[in-house]
Order: sequence, then C-alpha cells, then structure tokens
Amino acid sequence: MPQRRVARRRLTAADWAEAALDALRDEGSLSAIAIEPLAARLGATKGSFYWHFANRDALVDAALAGWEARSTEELTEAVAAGEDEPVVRGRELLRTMTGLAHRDPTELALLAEAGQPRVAAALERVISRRLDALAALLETELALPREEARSRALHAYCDQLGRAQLARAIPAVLPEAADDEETAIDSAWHALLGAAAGGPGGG
Amino acid sequence: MPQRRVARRRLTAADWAEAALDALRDEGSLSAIAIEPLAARLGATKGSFYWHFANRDALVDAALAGWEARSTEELTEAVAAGEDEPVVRGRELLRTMTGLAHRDPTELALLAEAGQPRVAAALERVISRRLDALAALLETELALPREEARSRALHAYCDQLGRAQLARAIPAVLPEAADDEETAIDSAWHALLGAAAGGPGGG
DNA sequence: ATATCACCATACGCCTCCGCATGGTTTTAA
DNA sequence: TTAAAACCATGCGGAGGCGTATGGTGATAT
Repeated sequence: MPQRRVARRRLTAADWAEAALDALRDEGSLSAIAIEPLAARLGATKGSFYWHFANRDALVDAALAGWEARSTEELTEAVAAGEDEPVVRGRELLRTMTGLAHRDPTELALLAEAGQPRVAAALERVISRRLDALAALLETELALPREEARSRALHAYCDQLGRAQLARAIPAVLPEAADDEETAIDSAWHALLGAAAGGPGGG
Repeated sequence: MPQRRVARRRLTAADWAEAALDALRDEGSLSAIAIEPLAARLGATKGSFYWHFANRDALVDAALAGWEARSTEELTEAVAAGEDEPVVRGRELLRTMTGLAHRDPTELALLAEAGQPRVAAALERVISRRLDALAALLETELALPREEARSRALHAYCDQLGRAQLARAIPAVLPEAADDEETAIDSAWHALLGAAAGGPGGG
C-alpha cells in the first residue's frame, strides 16, 4: 500500500510557518499552533514537521517572525507613502497601524499571550516602531513638542487598540457607526488633533 | 491506610469557583481553569469536583458569574459614592472602571477569549454597565448632549483599555510616568474634558 | 447505635497533543 | 542506474486533561 494515493507537493519549513500563521489568525489563539492539527490541515503527518523543525517552539518562533516581518513591512510602506498633506498622512499612518488589529485577530491574540517572552519581544518591537513613526510625524510635520507628540500618539494608539478589542469581543457595546473602522479612525484622529488646545498632555 | 492524614475542611461549590477565579487571575488564561490542577491546588481530587459540578463548563460559568458579580458591585459602589465635584466623581468613576484592567489580568484574559459565547455575554453586561454609568454622568452632571457623552465615554474607556493592555503586555513602550495607573487615568480624563472645545465627536 | 446521606479518594478508559525512532519513498547527483 | 540525500508515514511512549464508576469515610439523624 503506497503512502500517498495522489501526488502531493512536498512541504517546506515556510509552508509550515505559513500554516501556523493561518491557524493563529483563524483560531485567534497561540494554542492553535499545534503540530498534529496543522499536519492534518496540510494533508501531511508529524513526520514532515519534525524534519523541518526541532519542536513546537521553533514553529511558534517562525510564525512570530513572519508576523513581525509582515507588520513591519506594512508600516514602512505607510511611512514611505509620499502623501500630500501631513494631516492626511497622519491619518493614514494611524489607519495602517491599527488596521490589522481591526481586521485580523492575530495581533490581539498575541497581546493576550504576551506572557511568553518571545511573544512580548516581537510585540514590543512592532509596537515601538509604530509609536515612533506616529510620534515622529506629529513632531516634524505638525511641529508638536517631542513629549506632546509622544503622548498624543500613545493616546490615539491606545484608543484604537481598545476599540479594536471591544469591536472584536463585544461589538454590541459600540454604537452603529463606530464599529466601522473608518469612522473609528476618524474619531481617534480628530480627537488627537482636537486636543491640541486642551488640557495637560501628561502621560 | 487512611485517605487523609490530616483533617481538612470539606469543600463547597463556592470553594471551587473561587479557586477557578484565582487560577484565572494568576495564570491570565481561561485554560487555567482545569479540574485536575485545581484539585491539586486545593489539596483534593476530582472526586470532590464532580460532586459539586456537572463538568468543566459549569465551573467556568460559575467563575464568570463570580467575576461579573464582583465587577458589578464595584461599579455600583463607585456610582453611589456621593462625591462632591462632578469632575472628581467622573475621574473616580473612570478609575474604578479601568482599575481592574490595570491591576488584574482577569479582564484582559476574558477579552481575549470572548470567542466563547458565555464569556462574551458576561463581558458585554459588565462593560455596557460601565459605559452607561460614565456616559450618564457626563450627560447629567456635565450637561453634555447624549451622543457626545457616549462618544467621549467610549473614547476614554478604550484609551484606558488599550493602555492597560500595553502596560501588561509590553510595559517598555510606555513612558516612565505613564505606567503608573494614576497618571494614566489623569491623562485620559483630562483628554476627555479637554476635547470639549475640539473637533467632531463622531463615533 | 446504626442507617442514611453528603462528600470524597482511587482507579480506570478515553482523548489530544508532544516528541522520537524507524523505515520507506522520492529526488538529486554521480 | 545506482548511491546518497532529502523528505515523509507510521507507530510508539509519555504527559496531561476530561469524565465515570465504585467504594470508602465523615457527619447526621433517628
């Protein structure tokens, strides 16, 4: 009896890493990265996996690296996008940064499991880059003082992050219009700009 | 051979539920509610558990109910607290609402696992009550229009929620002063008030 | 004092996952 | 075309969790 009835393409380490990322996105939990279910999903067995990876941790690391690379690429593209108005660029930047959190459970899943040091490290690099980029734009293009720019970037990002969390977990608490990503972005961005005249920016 | 060397108090269903909540808080994940580890933690065995509960789901439900009761109680106390200034009352209310998210991983853990309907339902009730309370205060005490009050309450809550998430997962991205809960609350609250003059509150 | 009930320990089968060991198959190269 | 290398299936043992069956121990009541 042959091991395989139909000819099937052989797998690479990248195939396994991609499947892990897919599972993480679909299930929204790190525990979804499990070898045997992934093997079934790929139409293979564990024998294949343990040829390409030492153990499960190595696969998780690969998935994290893939997610980080994709996120970083998306950010650098948004920064490089030579938009016209700085206000428009800022809005688009904020949209790019928080878009994934709205569309893709992966990021929220990782946030939830930042207990593992590798997860926390990847998250820290990605989010630091985002906050740096947004604060830099506010500082250079909108001429805000450094501290003020950082504070407002953090406010807007946290707002969007919390909103994404609520939108995914319990959408019913959000008003009709606000579960739309665009509206939420506009709201946060205008709040950021509107606070220009306002109170202390401490924090 | 006796089943027990030292006399130990017998357990109740409430004991198991409380242990489940403790585990959820300590581990920060719903998977921490597992019968056999909890039994070990309680110095008992599964035999005890299955006398008080039908299965694991029943225990999770009990833990969720306990969390919801505690959260609701904390909120109603804060609302009832007859403070002097409405501005102070608002700040304290916001602090109570988001304090747990900063001090206790339970809430963030539940948010992360809102895929399960029971979890989502409990979260929705708790967070709806919080937003209602804050929006009501803004509307009645600060004379904001209904929509505006709701929008700003949501902004402040999401900001705090996202900040709590970042503070727990990757504290390094927050500036020195901002990982302090008090400072974060002040910042969010003043941003909420400061936006009074500002741009569109849509959302 | 003994029968009854509430409570619990023990032991079992089942399931899912990890990781390894072994041998088989496919591809590549000489 | 044959030897080596790359790749994979199969089968095993182990760990840990769920749920059940069964019998024992403590309290309670009569």
